[in-house]
Amino acid sequence: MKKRVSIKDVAKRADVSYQTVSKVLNDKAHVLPETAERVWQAARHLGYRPHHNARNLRAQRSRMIGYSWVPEKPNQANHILDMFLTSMVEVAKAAGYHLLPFPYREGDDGVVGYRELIDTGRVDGFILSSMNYEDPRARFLLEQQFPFVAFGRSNPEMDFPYVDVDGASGLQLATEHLISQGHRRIAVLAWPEHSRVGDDRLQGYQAAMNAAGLPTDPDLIARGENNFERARDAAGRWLTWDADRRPTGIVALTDIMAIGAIHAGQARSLTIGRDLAIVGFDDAPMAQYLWPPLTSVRQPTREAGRKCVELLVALIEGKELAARQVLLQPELIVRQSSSLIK
Amino acid sequence: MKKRVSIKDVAKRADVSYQTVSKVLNDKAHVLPETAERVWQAARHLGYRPHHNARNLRAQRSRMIGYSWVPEKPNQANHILDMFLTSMVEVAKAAGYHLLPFPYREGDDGVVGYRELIDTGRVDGFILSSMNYEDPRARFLLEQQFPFVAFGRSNPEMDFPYVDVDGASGLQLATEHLISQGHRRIAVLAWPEHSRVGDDRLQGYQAAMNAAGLPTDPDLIARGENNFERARDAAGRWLTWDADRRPTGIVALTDIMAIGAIHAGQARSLTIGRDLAIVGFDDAPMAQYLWPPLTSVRQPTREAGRKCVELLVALIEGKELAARQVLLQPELIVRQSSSLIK
DNA sequence: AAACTGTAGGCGAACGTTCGCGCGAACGTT
DNA sequence: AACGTTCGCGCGAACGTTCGCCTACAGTTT
Repeated sequence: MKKRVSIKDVAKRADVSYQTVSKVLNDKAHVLPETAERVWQAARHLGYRPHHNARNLRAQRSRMIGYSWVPEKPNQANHILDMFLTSMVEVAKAAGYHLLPFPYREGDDGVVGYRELIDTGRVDGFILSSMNYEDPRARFLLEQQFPFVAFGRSNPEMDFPYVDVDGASGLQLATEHLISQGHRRIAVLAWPEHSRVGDDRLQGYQAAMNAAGLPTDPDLIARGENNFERARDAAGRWLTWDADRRPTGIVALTDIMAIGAIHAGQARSLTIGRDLAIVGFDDAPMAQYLWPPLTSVRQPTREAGRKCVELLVALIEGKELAARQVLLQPELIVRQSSSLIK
Repeated sequence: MKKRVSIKDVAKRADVSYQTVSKVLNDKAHVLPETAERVWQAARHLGYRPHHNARNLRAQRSRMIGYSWVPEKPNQANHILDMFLTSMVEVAKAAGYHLLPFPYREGDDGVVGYRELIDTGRVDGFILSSMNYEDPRARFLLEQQFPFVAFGRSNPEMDFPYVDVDGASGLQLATEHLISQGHRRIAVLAWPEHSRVGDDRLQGYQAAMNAAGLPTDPDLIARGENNFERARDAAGRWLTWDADRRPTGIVALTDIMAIGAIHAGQARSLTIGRDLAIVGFDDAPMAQYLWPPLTSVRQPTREAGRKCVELLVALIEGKELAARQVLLQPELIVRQSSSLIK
């Protein structure tokens, strides 16, 4: 392992003081072009790279962004993480920052991990994902006045910069799509109450129904855990109804639940897409290989990652933000589970 | 934002020199128990945390581990990343390290990203994943004699510490499972040549066939790209064969390809699991919700992450390694795509 | 009483930077 | 010729640590 080359080595070679090297390399201060060139050549020749720890110690910053997310349970994929992380790292790198990922297990150590990272000077700011109402991390960081950006929203009265995908709009697209296919009785597989994301998405369903002048029958809204079995059973119950009451379309708040509904329909020998139209949310990569391929709402993941980092960097560096809060529009990917046209 | 509390603040409060505080807190050097207690109390009272940048600058290390992986294409999920990352971060944290993730796009900047991280003192070691033959990253790091651990293997003659999942063993399990279900003509959906992982897995298929005294017909080995369409078409071709030649079981090197095979079978109205048995590899979370649920080989992801970090930390700190190379055994998850018993 | 031993804790230096002050030289102005 | 300005660059200090050496004092031995 070779020895690092420091600013002093460059100085020796260029025959100037090491402080002058610093100035030249950061092009501060007036220096003769000829001296500057000598320094640059020496630096290039020795392959000099500034030592980040030293630079950051001096500058009292870390150029690190803490990224906190809640890991999924083992049998549920987080298919977003790869792309989200990649996108954040790339944008951060371009701005001279690196990412420090740390998983956040609920009830774990609460907020002490954050305090630790702040107090030890590890990070200059945070990006939080997996947000919900009353998020303790957001509360803590607001109180500490420490820079952060959330991917997702929390209580309306908590005012902080965020990036979010408009889930209401996503479910509205999904519902409108079914309506445009001629469906009138549309059910929704929703989440339990007290979920920020769940409420948001559900609201989009209701907006679309209202806009089309369709009644929103409370019996057509099934709230419950976000898993396959629960959704399958709830959908199965709807399908036992008489033909004149039974929903012909189902929108689900997630793909997993949509798949539950597909199974319920197939168990009753319905042809999905014709007898029963189903739309999911998330556009999991495997959704396209299901039978039938699943219509789903896709989030602009790369864009979200980019925006989070851009906002945070601006915040850290005290620049003006064009917008403190960004709402991105999702996209509906139509496949055969909701339409036979294809 | 409150001001950081440094060792000097503690010193002032405990009425000793700041160097003594350092000694007490790292408990080396003889100090009166009474003085030590005074220092500890002051530190606790002020909420002192050592500043990592300063500490690391002094110690000439970063306590950071670079983690490099190749991001998946947009429509292919990396369902492993979440768990793998979480597991690494947690183990690293326990050992006093943090993770620095950086995606590696092939042909991108080649190896300069690594040089950069080394030269700027950002990391003490690397964990590489997405390995293949002739891996340029491994070559470079070996040449630099910089500590690293690979998740996956490369050429046999390149000697470096690695953790890998025994893919051969995985495919052997899969193949043996089909044999035990009474299948005799078993086909395999493999990858193109020159893939370390692909060769490894394929070898397991052959080993199982040989061990059972079954012939390995070259026509039953379809090499090609790892995607749905290619696998579906290849499987479709087998299914046009006469009943006495046609394979009754198919093992695939990945779940995506297994799904392709399922579609091919269903397109010919075969009942998967009875008329045609199919086994995948990876155990993607959605695989269980396919119809029929997919039998697949599951990798011990958490364990792999743990081992990688343990090895690397030992390497960095110059400790003795129990084993420089670790091969973990995968597990076969039997579902209905390969067996009607369930 | 001088010399030795041991202990508590202070002090200076160093890790690799950046930053602002200030000095000397060259040049221009009165 | 004396003075002011500008320019180029060196110098000291600081960021928060750790480390090894040094000192002062007390107790013990000769």
